[in-house]
Amino acid sequence: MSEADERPIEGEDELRAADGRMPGRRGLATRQKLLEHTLSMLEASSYRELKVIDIAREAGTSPATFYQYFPDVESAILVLAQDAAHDGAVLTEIATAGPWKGPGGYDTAGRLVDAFFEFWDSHQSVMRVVDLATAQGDDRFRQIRVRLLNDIASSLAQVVRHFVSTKQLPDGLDPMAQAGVVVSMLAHVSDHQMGFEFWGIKTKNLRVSMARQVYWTITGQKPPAP
Amino acid sequence: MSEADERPIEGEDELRAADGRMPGRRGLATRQKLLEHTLSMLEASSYRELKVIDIAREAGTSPATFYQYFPDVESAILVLAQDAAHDGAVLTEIATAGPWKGPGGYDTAGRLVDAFFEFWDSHQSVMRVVDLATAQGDDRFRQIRVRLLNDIASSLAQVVRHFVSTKQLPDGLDPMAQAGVVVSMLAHVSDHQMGFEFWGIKTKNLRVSMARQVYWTITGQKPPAP
DNA sequence: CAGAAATCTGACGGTGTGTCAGATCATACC
DNA sequence: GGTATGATCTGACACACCGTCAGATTTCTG
Repeated sequence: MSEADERPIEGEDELRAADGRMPGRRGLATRQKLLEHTLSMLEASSYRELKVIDIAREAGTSPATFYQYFPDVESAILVLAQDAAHDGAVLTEIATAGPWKGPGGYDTAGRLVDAFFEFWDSHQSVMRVVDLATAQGDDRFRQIRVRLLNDIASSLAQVVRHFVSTKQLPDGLDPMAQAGVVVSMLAHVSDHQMGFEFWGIKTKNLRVSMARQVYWTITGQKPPAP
Repeated sequence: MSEADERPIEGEDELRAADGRMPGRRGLATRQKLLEHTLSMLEASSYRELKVIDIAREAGTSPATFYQYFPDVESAILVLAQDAAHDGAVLTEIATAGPWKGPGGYDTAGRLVDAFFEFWDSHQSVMRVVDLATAQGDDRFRQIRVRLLNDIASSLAQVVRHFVSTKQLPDGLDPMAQAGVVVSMLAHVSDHQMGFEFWGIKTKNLRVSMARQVYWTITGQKPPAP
C-alpha cells in the first residue's frame, strides 16, 4: 500500500471539521448530538452493524454532516472512548489514595472493585470496542486503553513495591506484572458481570472473590474471612 | 454407503446448506475452504471490515457460494468458535487432572497458565469476536463461551470446594465465583499478552504472577517463593 | 455416456459509503 | 430592517457490498 498525500501539518485539534476549520457553537452542538446518538446506537445494536446512515437518521441529520465531523464511525467511538477514559481517572484515584496498609486495606480493595463495576456499567459498550480495537492492533485505541489501565496498574504497582520492601511480598516479583494481572481481572470480570450472573453467581459473591484477590496480590496479606 | 453415514457428526444440522440439503464431499470442501479464508481474513483485517465479498474473492469463489453455506459472516465465525472451543477442552483437562494438592499444585497452576497462553495464541482473533458478541448479548456465542470457560471454571470450583472442606480456604466463599474470577484473569491476560509486553512486562514475569494467583485462589495455599 | 443431483455463479434490486458543489442558516455590521 | 459573509448542512452521485434467484456448470450414478 502506498501513502497518499496527507496533511500532518494541521494541529492536534481533534475537533477540527472535515474542511480543517474550527467549528463554532452550532457546529459543536451538532457534533455533540452525533456523538450522543453514536453512543446510544452502539448500546442498542452491535458494533458491526453500526452504520453512519443510522446515526445520522437518528440524529435527524444527513450522513454528509456526520462526515463533516468524523472521518468514520471508529473515530467517533474514539472520542467517546476518550471521554470514558477521563471518567476512569477515579479508579486511579482510589488506588492511589488507599489506604492499603493496615486494617483499611481490604476495604480499599472492595471500593476499587465497586468502582470498576460502576465504571464498566457506565461505559460497557464503548470499552468493549476499545478492547477489541486494541487487540486488533489499532494504535489510537491502544493509547486510550494504556492511559486508563496503565495509570491504575502503575499506581497499584507502587503499592506492590512497598509491600515487597517490607518483605510481605517476596522479592523477585515484577510489581507491574502483579498489578497488571489484577487490573486485567477487574476489567474482564466487570465486563462480563452479566455473564457470571447467568452462571448463577451472585454479584455479592463475585465482589468478595475479587476483593480478596486484589488485596492478596497487591499487599501479600491474607484477607479477613468473608 | 453404510460406512459414510456413521460420521461423528451429531447435532450438526449446522452443516446444512442454504437450500436445506446435506452437502456432499465437494460441498464440504468448499465450505471448509471458506472457513479457512474467513479465519485468515479475520486475523489479517478487522472484524468490522470483514466482508463476504472479500472472503469469497480470497477463496476464489463467488459471494453467492458463501451464502450457500452460511447465512452471514457471523455464522461462519461461530463455526470457527466452535472449533476453537473444542481445542479448549485441553484446558479443562489440565484443571481436572491436577494434581492440586501437595507440592505439585503450583506446577499445575503454571501448566494451566501456559495452556491458556497457547490456546489464546492460536485462537486470538476468533476468541475476541466471541467475547464481543457475548458481551453484546448474542446467545449463540455466549453458549460457546460458556461451554468453554464454564467447563474450566466448574472444574476449578471442584478443587476450591475440596480446599474449603479442608479449611484451607475459608467457609462462605462461593467456589464458582472464585474459579470464575481466576478464569477471567487467565483469559484476559492471555488475550492482551502483547499489550503487557508493550508495557515492558516480560512474559516470564507475567507467568509467575498469574500462576501465583491461580494457585492461591484455588487452593488457598501460599505459593512458593518465585 | 445420458440423466440426475449437486454445486456454482452472473446478474439484480436494495442499501450504505464517502465526496462534492451548492443551498441554507446565523450573525455582524450598517 | 437589510444584506454581506462565513459557517453549516444536504442532495446527488459514483462506487461498493448485500443477499437472492434462476439457470449454467460440474460431478455422480447407473
